[in-house]
Amino acid sequence: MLKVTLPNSSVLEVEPGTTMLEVVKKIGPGLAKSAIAAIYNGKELDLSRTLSQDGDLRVLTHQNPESLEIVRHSTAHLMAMAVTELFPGTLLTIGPVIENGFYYDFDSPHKFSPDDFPAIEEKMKEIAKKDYPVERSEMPRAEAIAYFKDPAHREPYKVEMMEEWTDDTVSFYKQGPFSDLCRGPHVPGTGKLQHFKLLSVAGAYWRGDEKRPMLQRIYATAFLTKDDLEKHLFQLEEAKKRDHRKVGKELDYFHIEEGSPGMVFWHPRGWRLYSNLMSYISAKLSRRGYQEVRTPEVVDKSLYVKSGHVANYSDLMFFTQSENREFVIKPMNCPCHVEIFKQGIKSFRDLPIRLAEFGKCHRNELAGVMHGLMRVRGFTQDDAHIFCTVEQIADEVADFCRLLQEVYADFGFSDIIVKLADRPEKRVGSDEVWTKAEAALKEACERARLGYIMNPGEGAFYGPKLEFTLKDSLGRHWQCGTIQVDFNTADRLGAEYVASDGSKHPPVMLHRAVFGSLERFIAILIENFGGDLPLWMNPQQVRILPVSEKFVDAAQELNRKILDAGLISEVDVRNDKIGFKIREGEREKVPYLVILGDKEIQSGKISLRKRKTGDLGAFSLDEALEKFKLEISSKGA
RNA sequence: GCCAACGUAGCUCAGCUGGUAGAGCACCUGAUUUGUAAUCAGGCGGUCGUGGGUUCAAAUCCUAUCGUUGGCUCCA
Repeated sequence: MLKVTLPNSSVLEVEPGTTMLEVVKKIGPGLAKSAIAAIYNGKELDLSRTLSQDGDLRVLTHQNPESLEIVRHSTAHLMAMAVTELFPGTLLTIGPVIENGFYYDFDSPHKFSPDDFPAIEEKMKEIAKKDYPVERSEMPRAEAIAYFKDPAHREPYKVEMMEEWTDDTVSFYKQGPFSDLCRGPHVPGTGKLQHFKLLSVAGAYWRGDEKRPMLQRIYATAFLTKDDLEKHLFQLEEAKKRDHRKVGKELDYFHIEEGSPGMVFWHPRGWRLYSNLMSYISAKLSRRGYQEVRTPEVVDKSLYVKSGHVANYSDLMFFTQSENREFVIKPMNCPCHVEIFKQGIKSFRDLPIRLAEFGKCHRNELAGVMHGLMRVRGFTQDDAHIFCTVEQIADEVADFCRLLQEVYADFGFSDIIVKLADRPEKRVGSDEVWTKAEAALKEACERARLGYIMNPGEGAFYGPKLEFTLKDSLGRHWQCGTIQVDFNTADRLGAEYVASDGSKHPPVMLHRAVFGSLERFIAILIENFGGDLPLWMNPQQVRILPVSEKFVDAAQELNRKILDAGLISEVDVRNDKIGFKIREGEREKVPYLVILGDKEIQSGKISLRKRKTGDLGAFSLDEALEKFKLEISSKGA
């Protein structure tokens, strides 16, 4: 007899060969009914699996978070079954669980579109209703390969995967007439799959390789309860309302026009936000020993030939020519900063030299990658290059990490993903120096108490890097801050410093940016705040609403006083009712509205209204200004 | 660049299977002089992304192209 220990420490004795489900039935028929899978000795297993040794058993129901992944994976199979029934000739590939849902990649003669979703969902419900048992079976790998090579059940993608595996046997999951190669585990029957929704179709290369066939991917999601599903769908809708492209248009921040894709036209308000961010960073940098510079945007091509960028990136660069000379539109600032470094002779005593620039760069990005302000062709980096010695790397990186944390905290970002990308296969520089640089990055993260994950082999060819990723409203990841160690560029462009023994060496360069690009960072800001930017960075701060035309003059006078105090203020002079002006002010997300009418003129006070909060009551002008200044200096929202 | 969908007034969108373009908001004019999320009335406004084709007739069908969206690949 086998001993099965339950979470409450009670022990059940069962015959070897008993299935999980039978054990669960012994615990209770209700539990057996709601069971989705089991965890036996720490391993997630199907309820149909048999027991062969003693162990700890935990039953998963729709109340356990671990069940979600199983249900999603089973729903992926359900979707694949529905799709193959509705669209014969569709070949199966893979259908993994991802954050918030799952997808399945198909190779099908049918072109899927969202119009197909209702039919597929209907079919899925139909199959679920039949409550097919989901049965696991094993087969020798060679036999499975032969089976799927047979024209009668041809699945070339499955064959390809199996041919690369080394296991002797492979497992299958069968539900009704449908079976798929899979490791499992799965729900015991399709009846458990009820709360799902197909979301979108997209092309995706087989194995993520652009040289392989383009498959059709259907994204979908599934939840354990109807409530959870509805909540998620509602959140998706809400997130779309925060989209920076939508909010940016509504708030009149910027536009991008068809004629120059990926190039931003900043409107007065958007540009004010942009300048606010630059001033903010400038102040931080000057306190940390950076020196701001400015370099050309049109540069002789030879500089970028020497740096190696033309050889590697000419497809993605803009070129121009004039008077028989070829120029590049600057795609990155580093070579220009090296040119500044090279002026005069630099001693080791001068290092580190930190050159910063709000450098406008242009890259001719592939048409399909543009995305609002997140990915553009013309952008400005809050760039800086630190020229230093190998020994100085760790200190400089640690200082940068502190700066970045300070800045991200000011903007209220706590959900930051830090990745350390280490040596790629193709690289320059000795392994010894790489090891030093990677260790310096790790040390800096530890000193700054930054938890990081490894991104193996993803460093630049010239050195390892840290990447700081933020999320947009839909949870998509965007790299913002970065610091990259570079052993190559200075040497390549002939930059040197004189060491203490009189010998000359190329300095190490650290490429670093806190925002990444102003454009992307603004997009993230807009989405994270849903357009309700904190007062300190908001391009609109105060709007005065005269109750009627009679009070416009008084409003103008008040406006001048508020402007004199250094705030951004304006008057809504339109001949409309106060309710309408308030509505407009709220809609345009103005942080503070000032209502000015007879009552205020009489009392000598002003009425304040805070966005999304409502009427705050009467304040003297001085009190109001004090309140604004306090909110600005505390960087409150 | 690749796959799919989409592109109608300044904005948001309607326009079924081809019959010659419509609403709300915005804007302009007039009336109203307004008290914490929409005052009323009138008016202006579009060669339906662009080029080509089919047809007696195209916003609608076909085709090419540009752009956008969702992904994939890429991101010095």
